[in-house]
Amino acid sequence: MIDFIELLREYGIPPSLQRIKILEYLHNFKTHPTADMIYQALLDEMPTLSKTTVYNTLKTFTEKGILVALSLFENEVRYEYNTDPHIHFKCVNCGKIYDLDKTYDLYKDDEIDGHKITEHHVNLKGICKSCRD
Amino acid sequence: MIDFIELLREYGIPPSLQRIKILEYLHNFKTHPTADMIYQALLDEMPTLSKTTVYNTLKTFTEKGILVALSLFENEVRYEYNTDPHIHFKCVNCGKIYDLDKTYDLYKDDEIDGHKITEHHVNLKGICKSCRD
DNA sequence: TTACAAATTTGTAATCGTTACAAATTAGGA
DNA sequence: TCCTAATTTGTAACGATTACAAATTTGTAA
Repeated sequence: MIDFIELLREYGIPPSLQRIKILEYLHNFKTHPTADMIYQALLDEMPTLSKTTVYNTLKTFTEKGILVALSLFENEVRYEYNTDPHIHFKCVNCGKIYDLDKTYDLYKDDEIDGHKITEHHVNLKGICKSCRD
Repeated sequence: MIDFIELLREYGIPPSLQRIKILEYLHNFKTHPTADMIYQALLDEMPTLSKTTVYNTLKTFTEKGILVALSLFENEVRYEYNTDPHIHFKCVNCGKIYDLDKTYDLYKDDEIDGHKITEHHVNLKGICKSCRD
């Protein structure tokens, strides 16, 4: 059982109920949700939750490095718990996003052609195993 | 001098003045523009151009494979002429997008963990050479 | 060339994700 | 407890994109 309050403090974020619940959701459901998905999921439990709070919180979390924001092919941002390097695969048929734990040479470099690299994203697209069968 | 009319026909797209001009722009200025940038750039020459036409045309081009749509970190789609595999680097300081002609092992696979890959995007982010100097 | 149907373009309104902002609420320290 | 700062909330605004129907243009057949 993770102590989310302590985790928030480690990242320099004063804990609040909203922040704890949002972090908990991201941690328990690793589904790369959008801000709206998180909002909808928490609404039952927190009927007065504001969508602005979700956006503010996700922004704070991303700035502090507790989350990573993803641009996976569509024009909506998705979020995931910041974890070991991995790449993403999105199925064009069912829409599901898979985490693949492949690492490439890419991750070994922190500089290419004189450019200093601070972030790298590898996004694949195609038909997933389930949809092919 | 490229025959854009012929190029459109090769991709099964009936040519029109708007389509020719948009394709010409994408081909001549490899700046990964947004739909709006293309619209603004062509407005002088084509004062009655509609933004809807730009969007429709970009959608057609992307579907037919003459262009590639990119999601480069922000929530706006950028377009580029479909060309040899390459990766993208965006400078967080000046905002410029660089094409890097690095190819990784990634490009050799067309299947990972049973998933069939049809598209792959490698997006890097950091401080570019000019901004570091 | 003319006529006409089909394709394309246009302009407006609507939609969706996100952000700005100010008021209301809550939390933490003197 | 009181007071200030931080957080949350709700509403309105914004920017990118899409829906849609009317207007225009095109290609083709008579």
